[in-house]
Amino acid sequence: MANRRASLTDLAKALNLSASTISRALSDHEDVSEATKARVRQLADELNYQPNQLAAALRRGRSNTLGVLVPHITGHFFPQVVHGIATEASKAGFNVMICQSNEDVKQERKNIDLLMNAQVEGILVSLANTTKDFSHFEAVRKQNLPLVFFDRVVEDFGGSNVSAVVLDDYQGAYQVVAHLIEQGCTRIAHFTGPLHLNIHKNRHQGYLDALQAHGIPVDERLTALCPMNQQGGQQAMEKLLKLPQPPDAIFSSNDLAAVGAMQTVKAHGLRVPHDMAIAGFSNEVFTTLTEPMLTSVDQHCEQMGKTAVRLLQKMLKSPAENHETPPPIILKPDLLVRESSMRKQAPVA
Amino acid sequence: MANRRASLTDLAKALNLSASTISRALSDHEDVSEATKARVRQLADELNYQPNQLAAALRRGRSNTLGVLVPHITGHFFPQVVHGIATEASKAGFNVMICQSNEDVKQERKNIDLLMNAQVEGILVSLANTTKDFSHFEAVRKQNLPLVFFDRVVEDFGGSNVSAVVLDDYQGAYQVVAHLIEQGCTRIAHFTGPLHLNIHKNRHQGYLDALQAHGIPVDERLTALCPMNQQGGQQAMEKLLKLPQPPDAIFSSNDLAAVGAMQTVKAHGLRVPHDMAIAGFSNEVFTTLTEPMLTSVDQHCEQMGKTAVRLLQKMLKSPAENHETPPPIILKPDLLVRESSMRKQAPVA
DNA sequence: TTGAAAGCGCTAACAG
DNA sequence: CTGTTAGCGCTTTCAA
Repeated sequence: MANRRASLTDLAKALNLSASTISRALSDHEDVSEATKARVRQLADELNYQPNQLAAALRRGRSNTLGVLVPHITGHFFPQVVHGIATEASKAGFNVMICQSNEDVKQERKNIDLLMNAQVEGILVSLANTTKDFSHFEAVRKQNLPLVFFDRVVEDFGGSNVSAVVLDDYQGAYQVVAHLIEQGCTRIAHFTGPLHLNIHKNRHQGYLDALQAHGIPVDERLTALCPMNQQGGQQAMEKLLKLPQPPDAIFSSNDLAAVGAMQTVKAHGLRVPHDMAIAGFSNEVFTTLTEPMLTSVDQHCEQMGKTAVRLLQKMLKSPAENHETPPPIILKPDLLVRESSMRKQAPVA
Repeated sequence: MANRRASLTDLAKALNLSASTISRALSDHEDVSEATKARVRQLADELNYQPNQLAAALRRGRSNTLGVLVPHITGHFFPQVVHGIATEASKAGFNVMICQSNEDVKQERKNIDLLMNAQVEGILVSLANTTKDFSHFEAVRKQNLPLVFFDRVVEDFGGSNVSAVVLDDYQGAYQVVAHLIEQGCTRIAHFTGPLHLNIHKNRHQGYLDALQAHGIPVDERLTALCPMNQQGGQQAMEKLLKLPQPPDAIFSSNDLAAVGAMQTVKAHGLRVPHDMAIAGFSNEVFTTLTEPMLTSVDQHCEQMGKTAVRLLQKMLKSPAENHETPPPIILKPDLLVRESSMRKQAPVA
């Protein structure tokens, strides 16, 4: 049971060579004779030699690891983004260390520390939805450690090695609402999450602006701040249906709440999209499984992850110190019109 | 722009102390005076000192990191399990390094190497569905590195520091089929993925045994090996409907294919569950969003992740060397009966 | 083409 | 209570 791992020095002794030569041979350094390389490689194979990255990283001052901090790895969006990140990082030869804040600032703080201690070469973060104070990112900035926010970002967080990748939430929301208006809807309600988060703020603004641009008055009673899940959608819908003038369309800032609304609407014997057009946001898997299928906005999650990693790498490569902040990258959303909002073309009973 | 990180030695110099004292002070070692601790902590704070885990890990010979290798971080199951793993690992003070095999043995091999090089203290793996040769795990075993397979496991992979966490797929499948039979179904079809994977093999066996136990003859034409997605389910269903004696129930080894089947059935003007009862496997989010809602089997994904980590920790703690292989842990599935299979109680038109 | 020496930043005997 | 010493395993000058 050979428990201890073979080390460079072990190989060196066995072959009567120095550690340096072994090291060079294994990294295929040019000025080591082919003969020696062959011997080294063979023995390394036999002994199942595994280079100790920790030691190499310490020596080189480069860990080859990226840190990722997300609110959680559940649902549709984050796993998808993480998948993109992991894929792109691996392509670039980086390992990925993943932490979850569980939507809790304290854990976010702790994990940022953790990642820095782990000597990651860059950090990718999506904020917890309770984070309103950003001091914990100051340490990252001071270290000049490349930092990329994605999706849930700190706006106006300047600095030489900080940037962001976001979806154009405003644009996405605007498109949805404009589409609903085109379909003849005039009382469009909006389900939204907490407005201090950029994503919700921007989606809400897109909603408001689209209404105004089309000369539709904004009715505050039609904006429902609710938990963005199935139940939240159901309850919000119930309330709206009791209004003297109920809405004729719902734009929900996420799909789950939209489905909740859809269920409630149907339970009341109303038809979607006839009596109530419904649109969500995120293009979750189940949007094509509901009846009618749910109109939504695709966020290109995986793309976002990949883009974030590429942005990070760009910073890593550039002269580092005092260069300009790379401008944030804004991904374009895709409106996917499905049955739940199609009143004109192919209304589904 | 303080770019270089402060090190222990820096603190030591600044305070006229030795590195060891600083180290002890920071780890709250008992025999350092409170006064000194206070001074050290204060300076550490001021300088924003971040202990270098790499160095500590190298010195200690313990990286405090767990390696995770999954086929991919998409869909419902794996993100959920990874979430469980990350949560439990974090609770135990471990970092988590995540890799994806993309269902490709070559990447699986490479990533196992990667994780070993990163000096992880244990590895959690779910196999790529193309993996039929397991030699790459020999290196792990030789190193006596704790290894826990989950969900997609190598059966009969003995060794002192290897174990597994799986769902009782057989049991789950058996329950589903027994339930369908109780509902009066007699020609039950099965959608399955590749049978060399333990999960599919076991689910299929559960299907077969449940039929036999209830005296229902097995008709091979009713077993459909198909891609386990929406389209695969649709196509398989189309074929089955063309049979001289089409089935009156579908048990699909995953939910997506089940939904595909459901759509096809409805498109043919048939009613679920009346004309065709349908049940899936995995209890994905969307099972409560379809109409009718889909009967499925819950796999306790998050629980699986947590259990796997706990099992790993157990190995880590135990005398290590020659102790017995911990027996695999078999999680009990939960059958969740919903409308799509309820013919008797509350048939939904 | 190879080796010797130094050191990355930390911890852990051991010694005072 | 604090310091000295040594070394984890590797890379990288510099010298031969």
